[in-house]
Amino acid sequence: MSNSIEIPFSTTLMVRDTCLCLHVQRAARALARLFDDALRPAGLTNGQFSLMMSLNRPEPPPMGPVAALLAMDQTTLTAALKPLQRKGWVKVMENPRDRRGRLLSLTPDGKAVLAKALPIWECTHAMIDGKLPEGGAARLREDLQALS
Amino acid sequence: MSNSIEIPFSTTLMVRDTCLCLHVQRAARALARLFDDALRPAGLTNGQFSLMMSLNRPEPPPMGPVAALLAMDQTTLTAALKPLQRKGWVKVMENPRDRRGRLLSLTPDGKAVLAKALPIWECTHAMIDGKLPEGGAARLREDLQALS
DNA sequence: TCCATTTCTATTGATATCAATGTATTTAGT
DNA sequence: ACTAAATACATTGATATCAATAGAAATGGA
Repeated sequence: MSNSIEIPFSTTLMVRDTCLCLHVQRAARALARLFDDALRPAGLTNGQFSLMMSLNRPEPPPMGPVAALLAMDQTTLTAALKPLQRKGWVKVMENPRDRRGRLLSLTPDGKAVLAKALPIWECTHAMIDGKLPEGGAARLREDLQALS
Repeated sequence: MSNSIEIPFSTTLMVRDTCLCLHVQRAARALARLFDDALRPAGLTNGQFSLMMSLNRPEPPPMGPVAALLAMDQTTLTAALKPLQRKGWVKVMENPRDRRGRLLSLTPDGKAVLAKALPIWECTHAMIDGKLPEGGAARLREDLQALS
């Protein structure tokens, strides 16, 4: 009975070629692998690099805004912090002004790891930047931001 | 001692604002949530939709090319197939021409689920398409493809 | 044919991701 | 001050992701 419901192959090709979600997921996986490989000598993944970089602030931020900045679920952030805490790179402390909340900060070791990773990021980013046409990077960022 | 290695806050802001990897990961998470929410009534996630759509072909493909198409690790594909097999939507069979390989195909139930999900995809995709400027979608796809 | 190499996939272990849910704390309304 | 609602995180369970590794089968060269 289910046999009567068939999507034409041409429709499949159209969806594959046009689906923005698929295109973004694909690029996300490819870029993640690229940066993970490059950052491996520094002991960081691309996500850990982005997270730790976002914690490099004058004042330790609470979790909510950090999760929003990274556009990730709050529970994902909780999980992502675990290995970084174990390695002693990130400190999670209770917020004295609001005991429900936590304040996130880099330890000196964490800052050292981040400093070691920064030139790797610069090099890798310059490389992929070169793969885009003139002004493509800025344009791409705008388009992606419109989808977040 | 590690205290001497400090990345300036201005550098952090620069990395946050320019990092293409971060921008893509962020958009990927946001879009994944959007499509997951929309497709939930059909019982599919965005990744399962893309995977099953890519299996809607005249001839059942082996795993390698499918993983390459989705730009995912082959081990990720093996894992992603498991829940779809359990639900009886995807059939994995040994390739008689090469007994190392597997051939992937949709079951009639799988085709029915995919057919139910298609109009949801169309609607959701039209919505996010509208968030981009004129011709932005095609441009964005090109830029993303350059990074894969 | 035989063997080394290559190819195709599975397994394991670690992290990433989110929905659903629960807990503690703060805030607001009375 | 008291209580209801809202807020900020944590936990659990399921899937997603990849590196490292291993197994089985095909391929190519001698």
